Amino acid sequence: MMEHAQEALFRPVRAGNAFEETVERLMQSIRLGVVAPGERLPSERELATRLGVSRVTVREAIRSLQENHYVESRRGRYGGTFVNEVLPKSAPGKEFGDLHDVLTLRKVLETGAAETAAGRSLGPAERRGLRARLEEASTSSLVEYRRKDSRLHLAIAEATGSAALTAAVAESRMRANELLDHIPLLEPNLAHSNAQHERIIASILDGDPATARQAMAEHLDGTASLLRGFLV
Amino acid sequence: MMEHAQEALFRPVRAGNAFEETVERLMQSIRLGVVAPGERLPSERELATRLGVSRVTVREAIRSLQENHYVESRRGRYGGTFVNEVLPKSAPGKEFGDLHDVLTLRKVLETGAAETAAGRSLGPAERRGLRARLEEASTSSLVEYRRKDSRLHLAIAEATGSAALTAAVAESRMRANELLDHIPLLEPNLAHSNAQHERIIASILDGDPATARQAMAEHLDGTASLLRGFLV
DNA sequence: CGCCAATGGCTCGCAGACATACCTTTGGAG
DNA sequence: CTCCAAAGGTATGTCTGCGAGCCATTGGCG
Repeated sequence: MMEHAQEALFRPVRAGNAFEETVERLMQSIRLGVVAPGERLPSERELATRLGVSRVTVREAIRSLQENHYVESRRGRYGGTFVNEVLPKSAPGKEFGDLHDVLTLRKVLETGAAETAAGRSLGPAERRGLRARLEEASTSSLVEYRRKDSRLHLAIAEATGSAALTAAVAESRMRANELLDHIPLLEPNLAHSNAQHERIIASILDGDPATARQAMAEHLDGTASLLRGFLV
Repeated sequence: MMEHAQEALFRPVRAGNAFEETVERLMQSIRLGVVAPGERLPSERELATRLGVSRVTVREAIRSLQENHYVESRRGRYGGTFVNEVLPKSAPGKEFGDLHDVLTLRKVLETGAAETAAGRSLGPAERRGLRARLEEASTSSLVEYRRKDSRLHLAIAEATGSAALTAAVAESRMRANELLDHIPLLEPNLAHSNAQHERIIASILDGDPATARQAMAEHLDGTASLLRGFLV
């Protein structure tokens, strides 16, 4: 029997209980900026359906987010659960043991996504979306940057047309952000990042897969070495 | 709110119930050749611990595999659950709707894995392992080929040193194999495949990331176009 | 030959999650 | 001004899955 591949195949079948996984997902949608501050989450009933979980569980998860001041709920028609304008700082993080793991997977997924997106013929809506995210990120303030950055990277993943790849990128990005939250974000880094973003998006819109991949690789290597420097 | 990224983030939190997911994992370990025919699965108690699931659930999953003639169990010390020498043909498959999805993610993950593996300095054990899997695949019979092929590709993923990447490759490969089981496997394809394997492994062992990536890409494109041809 | 460790086989009670139904609040439409 | 659709809030009975313990079987070791 292959001894090592077992570790991958016989890993736990579920990361946590339904409640924890639901909290995690809602958290991700907020932290990655998919639902921005001030905006409304889908209704409890809709979330229950889409997440494949009972409404009770969704409500418990939302209550947990309320208690941590991520969201507030309002009743009545046109009510709902809204993301707070001011979000709490992320809890002091977990282990850094899987730093290599996280960064390796992230690089593989995101360089692959950039290359794939550049190799497709994108529709006008997709092209507009990419440009809009780029604009958002480049004009973002320091505090919003991580969220806008994630939105841009997610948009690139979406442009591959593969839902599975998008999901994998979201997951990987969330794990990377947990680490990134522990290192300072500086103006010069941000400016550099924006320049790289522009090059990535330009290559994708130009349909130049090789350049897109390389630009994304350089972009990721930047934050990777920042991380390695701060966390070692 | 980003409308499309929601589809990734608000997807179902769990693919199925604990039983189904456990069956899926055990199936994978057999179909991907991680536990070969004649070999023994880990004990029920060990599987329960590693899969993070109760022993009752593990037993139900194993019983399901027994009823489908994948495994047989023997009691007593030095007993256990053993993979049958003759495995049933896979059940007639599901939908091909996500063909693009599967192939896109597979290509991203596996070309990335090959490149990453080639960029690392591998230990003697890893190098031996890769050569052994290559040899196994190249001398394999038609009926065993898919399993040996998967073992080789998994070994490449393992050589990246990232457990998360290995797990992702295993998952993606399983999905791809479900599709591949519906198209014929021909001698010429097999010979061609073996030649490509040799080039991939050689580049990895030589520490040539660019060539490793390109060789893997060509290899995957081969089966991808086969698939697209047969399934459209 | 007898012991015993490790395996599969089995049962029962509890906690988590679910489906369903109903209640309460709210603000726009008619 | 009234109605009502859509949202959050609440309650209940059911079922899945889990933990824990015990039984039955087997083959090597002393």
